[in-house]
Amino acid sequence: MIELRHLRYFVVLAEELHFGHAAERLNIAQPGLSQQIQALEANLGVSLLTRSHRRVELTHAGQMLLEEGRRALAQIERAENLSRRVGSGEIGSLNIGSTESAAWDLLPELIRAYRSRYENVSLVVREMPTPIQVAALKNGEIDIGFLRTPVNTDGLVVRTLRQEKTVILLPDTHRLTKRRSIPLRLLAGEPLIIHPSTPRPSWADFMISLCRNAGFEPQISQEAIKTSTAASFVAAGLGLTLMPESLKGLVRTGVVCRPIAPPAPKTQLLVAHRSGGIVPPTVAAFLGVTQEVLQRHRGMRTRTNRKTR
Amino acid sequence: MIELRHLRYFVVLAEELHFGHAAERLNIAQPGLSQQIQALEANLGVSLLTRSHRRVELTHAGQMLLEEGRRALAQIERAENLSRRVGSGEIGSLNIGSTESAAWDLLPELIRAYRSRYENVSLVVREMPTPIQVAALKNGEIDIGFLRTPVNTDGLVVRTLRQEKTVILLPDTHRLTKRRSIPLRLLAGEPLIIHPSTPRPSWADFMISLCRNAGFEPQISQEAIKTSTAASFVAAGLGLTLMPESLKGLVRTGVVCRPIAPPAPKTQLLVAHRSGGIVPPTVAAFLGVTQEVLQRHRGMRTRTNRKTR
DNA sequence: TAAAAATACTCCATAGGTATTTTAT
DNA sequence: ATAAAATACCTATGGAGTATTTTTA
Repeated sequence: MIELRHLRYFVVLAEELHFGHAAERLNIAQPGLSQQIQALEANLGVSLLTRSHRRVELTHAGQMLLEEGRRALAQIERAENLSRRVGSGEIGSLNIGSTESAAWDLLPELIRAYRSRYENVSLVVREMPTPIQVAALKNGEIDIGFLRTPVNTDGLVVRTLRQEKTVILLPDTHRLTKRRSIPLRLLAGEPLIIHPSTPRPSWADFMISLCRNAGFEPQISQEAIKTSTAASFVAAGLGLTLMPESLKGLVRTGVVCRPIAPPAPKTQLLVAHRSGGIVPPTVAAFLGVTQEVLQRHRGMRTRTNRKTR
Repeated sequence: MIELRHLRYFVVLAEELHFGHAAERLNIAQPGLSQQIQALEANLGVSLLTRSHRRVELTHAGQMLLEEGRRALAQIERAENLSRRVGSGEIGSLNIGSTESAAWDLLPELIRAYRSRYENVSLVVREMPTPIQVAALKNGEIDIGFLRTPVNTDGLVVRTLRQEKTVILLPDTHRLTKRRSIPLRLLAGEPLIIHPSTPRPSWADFMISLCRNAGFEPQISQEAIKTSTAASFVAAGLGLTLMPESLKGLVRTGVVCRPIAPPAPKTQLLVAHRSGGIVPPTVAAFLGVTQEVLQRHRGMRTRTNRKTR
């Protein structure tokens, strides 16, 4: 059976046209080279070189093998390199799912940081609600999900990126805007704008459970798929809504944002990927970058806090 | 160092996704396969498979190696095949030189026979005088030459294809046409049409030496490069000329052909190739075909002779 | 005679075998 | 408990080394 060793030796010999010199370049002794080339010729059933003891020359078959063998060696090298690079996460593909809230402020920065280091990974980001992401993660549609509690994390590896308060969004004409912070129970009887409640568990479930914990049954006035739509509905006076604090950036005119009176309910922004089996290298690399960016953020926040204290 | 064995094993394993079955297909025991795959992974520094003890799956790197590795193996096979086919003369190239006389009747048949068997050899035939062919053979311009004595065969391997009589071509108005055969000495004083005399030795030299042997100095009237031109000159009454018997097919109106009275001088049609080094497979194959065709001819002639006797 | 490849012979690295253990279901 | 891969260990093929011979210019 022909082996790469034979080809490697033959190519060098064809370049040197001298068994001694070629053997030297290959860091082996000359007789070994002679034997391996003979074995190659026997395998092919073809004479590759004319040995005139003063001059080694390639036969036509040898010229052909040199040409095609070089290509084969190059292809082997290509296979090695690509595998290694895929293995290291340098190349590959990565499908990311993200909730509206994560896509708003954190994800762009993460993607920028990742892209700058892994420019050969084909990256696709799709915005999808948390429960859809869970299904997409499980069926391989996405590799990484940015999602928000509440979520069923069975079969997923999850890491908390950030914990934030839930805030109340209300029309600027609302009587409660006079308060700096609003206890949840005061929302009893107020019309609430929620997201569709399927699939579960969703942000809608979270809002409803918060109200129930505060002692009243929420009165649902409207459903809105996107948080920005919900904000518009609030501006239109159709009701109030709750959202994670980090989304207050999309608050528009006619809408005000008030914290919930302590103890303010918290929500968590999570990053998740499939558990079981090995972590694909592109995923591992992305998580690494996420980690770094987060630590940079923490450092900055700490420093800022110190200053303002 | 990665070897073809590793790739071959890996490809089969990737197809079977089961060490035991793959080992069976490879005609080795399972532990050996485990080791070789581990060695491959160590070489690449990459995990290629997830071994869950119930299910073997390819990692992304493994998928890449499967794809590219298959290509590499195919390229190796291609290199092997092409080399073997070049080695056997099945493919390659062949440049043939031929004198006008050989090109006239023998070569077309040879080429037809060769082409039918070796259809993937690129064949180029060039008509050139004997001494030019000798030079062309030596510098590699042509691989096989069909030439005619007299010729200096140093550094060439030569085989006689046919021995034939030299005949006299003369205008049909010539007084000597009354004879059935003409002794050479009767050409004393007649104007002779010859080929250019360089490079030597040439057919011109042969004609001149024949005359001198017959006891007279030839009187050269005209030089003609091609034998057919010489025939035209004869028709025009510019003189006589000598040519190999096999060329009498190109005798035209106004020209008659007479044998030289015994002992008729002979000329040989030869096939030649370079000596030293190995014989390129295409050359060997062509010579083989030549041999066969010649033997078929001999057989036919013998049979014909028997009948007519 | 000298330079270079082939041959003879030896050694040991390792591919691959058998037996066994580990691991996950 | 079972199936499957990994591990341990052993054997033997053959790759590669040293020494020598053969070959031809």
